[in-house]
Amino acid sequence: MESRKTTITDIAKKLNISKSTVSRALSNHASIGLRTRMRVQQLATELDYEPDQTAIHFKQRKKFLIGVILPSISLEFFSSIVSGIEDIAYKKNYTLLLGQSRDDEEREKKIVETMKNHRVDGMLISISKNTTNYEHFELLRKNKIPIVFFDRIPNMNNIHYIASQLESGMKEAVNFLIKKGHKQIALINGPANLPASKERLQGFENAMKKNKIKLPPEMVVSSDLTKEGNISATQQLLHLKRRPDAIIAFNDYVAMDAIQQAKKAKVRINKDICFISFANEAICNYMDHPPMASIEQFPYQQGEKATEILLDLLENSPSESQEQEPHYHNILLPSQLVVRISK
Amino acid sequence: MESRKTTITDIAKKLNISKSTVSRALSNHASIGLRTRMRVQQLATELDYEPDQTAIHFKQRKKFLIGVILPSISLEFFSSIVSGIEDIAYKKNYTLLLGQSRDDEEREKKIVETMKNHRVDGMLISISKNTTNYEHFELLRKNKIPIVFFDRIPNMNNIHYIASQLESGMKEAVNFLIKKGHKQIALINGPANLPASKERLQGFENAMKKNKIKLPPEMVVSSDLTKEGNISATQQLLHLKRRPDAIIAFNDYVAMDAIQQAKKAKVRINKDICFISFANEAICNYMDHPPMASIEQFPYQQGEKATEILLDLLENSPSESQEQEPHYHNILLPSQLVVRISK
DNA sequence: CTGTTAGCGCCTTCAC
DNA sequence: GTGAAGGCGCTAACAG
Repeated sequence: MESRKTTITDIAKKLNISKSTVSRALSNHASIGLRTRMRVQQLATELDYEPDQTAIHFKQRKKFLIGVILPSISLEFFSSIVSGIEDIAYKKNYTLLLGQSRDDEEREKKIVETMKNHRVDGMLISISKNTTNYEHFELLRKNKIPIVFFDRIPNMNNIHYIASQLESGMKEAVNFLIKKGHKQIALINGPANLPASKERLQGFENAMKKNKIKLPPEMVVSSDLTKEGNISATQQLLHLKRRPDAIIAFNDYVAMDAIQQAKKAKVRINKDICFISFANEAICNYMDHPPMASIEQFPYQQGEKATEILLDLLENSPSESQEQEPHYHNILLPSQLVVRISK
Repeated sequence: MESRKTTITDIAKKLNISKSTVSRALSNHASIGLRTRMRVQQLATELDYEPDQTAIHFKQRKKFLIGVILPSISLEFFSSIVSGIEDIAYKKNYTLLLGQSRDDEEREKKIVETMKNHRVDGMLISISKNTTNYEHFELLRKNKIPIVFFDRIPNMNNIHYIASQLESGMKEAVNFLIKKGHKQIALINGPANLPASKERLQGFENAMKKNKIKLPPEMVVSSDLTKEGNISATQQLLHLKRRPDAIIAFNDYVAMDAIQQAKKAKVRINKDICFISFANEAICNYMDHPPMASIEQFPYQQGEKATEILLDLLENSPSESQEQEPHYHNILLPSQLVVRISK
């Protein structure tokens, strides 16, 4: 038969009443006679009427869309975050627009642009590790689209963000190693421009200092987080004249590459050199020689919390209420050392 | 200053011309005088004008949104598919709405409903392994929202789909094992209701028959793909009086669980029992004892192809052109055995 | 070349 | 209780 979707106008015509009456009847408005309401609702179901959310959103300036941008979902860490985001968003009927930057600044900008044009209500962003220019984020600010940054946050003022408290986890890690008798502890860090790298380094240095352990500069190397970068960083450490007896890696993927290299060099994993890393990816449980411990960063919870903050922002800032005191959420979720191999 | 976004109406007023002229000038319509066009465009940039895609989409009945629903993005296989989808979609300016069903039929239905309300232009769906009722897909059909199913396809007629040609890969796997002298070949399959399981089984049986190898029924077990299911399926095989000397697993995750169990039982991996699986996940390369070979299913390409089909559908079916001959795309992408350990 | 008009589907005053 | 009218931002006939 016919095919166009039925609208309230259709219903109105068939019933010889006005659009507005239909609209009200459908939303159970109090001031509508029981009879008309019934007639309208019945015809509506008969005709398979479904409100066009698009039109409603258009009118109400509210899309129920959240834009999510992150480097990649192929890392378990990030896909867990997305799950956390999704679960909270769904409860409030928001849907996710997803974009992967692939650690490419240009791509990140393009995605931001697209999502802005789609008039998302708000955005959750974890920046690309190569992003140094922040004008696209400023653009969103100008457009009054709230952003909550997560995990990889830009070096900007006056932003909302949530990330892991890495210093505490790092401290636990160092203490753990020292208690086991290790003294030559090295760090394979990430790119220097990432705040996450700075935090790890700072936490590492502080923890070492607190334990009064000397930290020669060559014990800290860094990787761009590509496989090649991880390998070369590991080689640097392995070739040191005073080889480390413990290595803390930026995350589990770095650790896996490092362990693979160490094995090739006949190093006995977690005996000659003890490995610890960040993220606590489940996948490590399938390895014969996983890092001995990993610092759990609770990505799912981070995703949940980021979304809660964003939704709060969306629902409690009815335009320009109190311009004078914009409160910025800056949350650091505690991280926690999880020991995989206890012996 | 003020804050509302500038619209073409604003520009029109300031220039004392009509909205339509502005609209045309901005879209570089041929029939607009160079001067007015320049004036409009200049003022537009001055005022930071940006077209409201929402309004445009609303008017044009075109959202540039593709809904993607799949069980979970935490499996590398699926996240690769999403990347393939995204890359093709972005080239044509489509954005992705993402929803994970978590293998929950109710959740899948709710996501479908939400995305329908958002009036996505089309959908790409990989169904939950627990989905048995397909009315939500029929609903989409009624709403003229095209769907292309991928990987996990429902048992329905007249649908577009793309999946892996598993039989060929399975055949390669069996031949590979036989060439290596294995005769007791077992299969850990997935849930029976998944077409993907049926195909694997059929491919397995056929390949064995062609090689004239006896296949006792106890050599085929199945798992619900949870860790527990994988473990118990593996146990069944290990406890057989005639233990298999080769096991083909539903996918790499099943294989990893199986291998872990086998190790506990002191089985020498790929010596006492040789493992082969599906998916060829990169993560396996970090294992000391990965499956000897894996059947690559080219998820990224599958995502690309699915999206190409969908976009083709969206762009070449201007409403009801030729109702009589709706062509359904049914594509099976060849799979291919990849040997990880050659010795 | 440019202006006028008429919607897209819905909601929301403002009247009666 | 219900109808009429206006408008969200933009495009697209139809006129000049």
